[in-house]
Amino acid sequence: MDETIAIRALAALAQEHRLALFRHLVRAGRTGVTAGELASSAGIGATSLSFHVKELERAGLVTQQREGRFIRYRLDVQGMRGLLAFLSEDCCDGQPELCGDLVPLGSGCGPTRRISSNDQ
Amino acid sequence: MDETIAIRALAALAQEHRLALFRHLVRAGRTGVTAGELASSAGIGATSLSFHVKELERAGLVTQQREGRFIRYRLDVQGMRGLLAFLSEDCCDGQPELCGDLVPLGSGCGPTRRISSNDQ
DNA sequence: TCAATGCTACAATAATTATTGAATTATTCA
DNA sequence: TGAATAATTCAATAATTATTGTAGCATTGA
Repeated sequence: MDETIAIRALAALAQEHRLALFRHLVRAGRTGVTAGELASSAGIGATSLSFHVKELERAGLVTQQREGRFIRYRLDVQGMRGLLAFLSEDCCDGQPELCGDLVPLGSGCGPTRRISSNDQ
Repeated sequence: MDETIAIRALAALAQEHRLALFRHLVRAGRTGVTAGELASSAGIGATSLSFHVKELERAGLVTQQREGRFIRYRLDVQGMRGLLAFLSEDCCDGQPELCGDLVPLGSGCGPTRRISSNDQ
């Protein structure tokens, strides 16, 4: 992940409403959520939702798909993965033994194993 | 981790200079880095460094210790762990099978195993 | 085609954040 | 104590970000 994109993603998440929207979308998973539902879940107006969700899109954290007169938003799983990887990839500068259990392996999802070494 | 602190930490990292300072401190580990070294590593002045490093402290990502006329900064490992945990804890809403390899287990440090099952 | 619905774009304003230089505080050493 | 060094505080300015209302576009269904 590029530093510029990482900063954009961090900035996107560093805002009350956007963080709430993001977490809502994370929970919704593949199903996704329409713009209107997102707006009412966050207690914000349509204009404000549009502004914030666009920031999340621009940061590569969310995708959009039109469904008739609705627009459905979904978590961009690759984008989320990229950010998490970026935040943890430099820890210990390649010397895991220096920091111990820095990354909370047990708090996320996915199998309990290492991924191939070419993950960035 | 409290949402307010998470936002503060995300905002702290969502800035070019602070992200560079943070990563420098991550690499430096327990040794830490003095303010002056940090400033020149980031190519910024003393005033600017003071401003940015204070933001990182306020976000619980960095600690400070005076050493004579120097001040040494170190990564706050607990703070970093807390943020990483917060960002991944809600993924899949407790249903790991829904999202697959969302969390980049292989990119961080620490042992390849789950932490106790009562992590949420 | 017209009205209604869902959402986005634009513009104005308010609020927050970053940068810079000058002054200030803390420490060391002669 | 006084000079030098390391870092912070303060104030002014510039830049970025958030909010709100209004207008506009896309889609549906009568």
